[in-house]
Amino acid sequence: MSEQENSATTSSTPEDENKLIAQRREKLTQLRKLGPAFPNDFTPEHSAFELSDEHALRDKEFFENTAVPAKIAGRMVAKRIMGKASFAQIQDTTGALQVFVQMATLGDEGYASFKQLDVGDIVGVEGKLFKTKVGELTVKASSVRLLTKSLRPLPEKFHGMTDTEQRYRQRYIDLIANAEVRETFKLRAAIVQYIREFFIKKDFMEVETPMMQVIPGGATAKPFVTHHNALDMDLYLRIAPELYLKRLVVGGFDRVFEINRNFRNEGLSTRHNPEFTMLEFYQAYATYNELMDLTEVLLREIAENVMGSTTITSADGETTYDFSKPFERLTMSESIAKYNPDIYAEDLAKPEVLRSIAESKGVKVDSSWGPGKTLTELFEATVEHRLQDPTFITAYPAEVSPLARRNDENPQVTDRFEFFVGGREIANGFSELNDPEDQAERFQAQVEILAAGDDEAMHYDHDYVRALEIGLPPTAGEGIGIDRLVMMFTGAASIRDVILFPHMRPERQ
RNA sequence: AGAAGCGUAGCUCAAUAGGCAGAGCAUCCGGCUUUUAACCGGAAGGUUGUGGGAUCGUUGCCCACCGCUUCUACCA
Repeated sequence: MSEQENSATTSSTPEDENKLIAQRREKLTQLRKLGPAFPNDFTPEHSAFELSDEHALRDKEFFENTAVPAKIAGRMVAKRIMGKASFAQIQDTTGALQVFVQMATLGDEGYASFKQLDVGDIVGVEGKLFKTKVGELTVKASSVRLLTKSLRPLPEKFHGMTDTEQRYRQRYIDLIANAEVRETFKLRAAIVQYIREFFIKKDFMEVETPMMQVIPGGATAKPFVTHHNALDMDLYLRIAPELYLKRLVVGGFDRVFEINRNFRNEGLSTRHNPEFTMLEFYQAYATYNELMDLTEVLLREIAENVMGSTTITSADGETTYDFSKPFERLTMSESIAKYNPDIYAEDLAKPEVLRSIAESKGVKVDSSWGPGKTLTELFEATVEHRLQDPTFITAYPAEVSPLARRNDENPQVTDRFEFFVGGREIANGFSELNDPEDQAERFQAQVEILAAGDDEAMHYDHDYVRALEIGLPPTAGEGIGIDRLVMMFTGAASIRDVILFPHMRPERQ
């Protein structure tokens, strides 16, 4: 990185300064006079977790008889001075470890410079392990070195940082101060890693497809628009990778997956961020039934192996979801009848009756809707939020599934499912429509909706139809929203709690 | 985009039907060699989000703006 020394004293605006920062800045000024103020020659040899884990069961006497060296580095998050001896807490990626510092060991000068350190400083500590009289594993320091001076005070030690705006804007402080936040993001990383390994083990190939697309396809959503200067053309940030992944199956890669960002130019909420992470995978010669089986195994394994339990607790702590028993599978019509005892499944097949049922349930039926759309709206209004335990809903109407294969027995519905837990959609999968002529007709239908004013309708993708004309083998594909999956597993109430840097309006300067 | 709520010391929070803005932690000074939200004594710390207005007088009331939170709409 470039040399920042010259700008060091001007990096903060005057009104941003206060006495606490000025005091620390003065300490840094003194440090600069003594040599390199930001040394880079300390290499830790142990982590906090490693040491606690390895020595957890050893008693006080063991350390009195055996010299166990420790060399750790991290942020000093607590400092307790008691005259000629002190305790400090050093936090690294893996956890925290207590350090004991004595004037008798460090000498007058060494102890005085330790006392100059502030909570928040990055330090390197060398010493030997011992156990305190209450049995806490502690490093008795033979040296404490300041590695990075922290100029800004950390939040209060007990309450941490609770102001949501600051937590999201300054996530680095949130991560330092709030252990449960660190834990959530470690779990997110572990879940993603598990998913990646799960698919690689099943001979799926991880690929990357365009983020910037000429035709935003694969979903119905408003895209972000950007501009390519050299080509002087608008491009769309992708709303889904689907059509590119299926082109790869046409190309002969029978099993592909991608874990990457999608962008949708829509509202923000506790369940929506403009950019969000999606897993999509495609498997040739498989059907949507096999993908339901696969989804069930994947989620159960994540629960067992990453979360350590097949019982997952909801964000409000009041509901638990059981991943151990087989997931329920219902068709959309069956689910409507099940959750609305006054509705008979056979009536849903009669368009006129369906319409009046939907209206009786408060659905404002639009004149442009066909029975499929009406059924889906009825489902979303009366069933979706009530699907608590893991549930697959199948037989989505073809009308609302422009990329899914029609069912052989009933061409009005598709071989498609969505997966719900805690009343929220987590996944969407189907046997892929690989009939190029049917696909061309469905694109045409979308174009007509688009022309009629629906700015979320799909564009006609001629190259995609051309690819289908080359031949897409029978294939099933699925998308799983990673953010919502992590929310569900970690009991997060807001999507912002599982995205490291959620979208915020810019701070005023 | 619409509605409701919130914004006070570095952090977590008080306060006044409009009348000198407080506490804990953190900081600074002093004491303390096994503490762990360490403890004890003292000190310092504020343009009450920003800008207008009403008032003898505002953190408080009115208006506008900025930001955040939740809900609704669009959606995953």
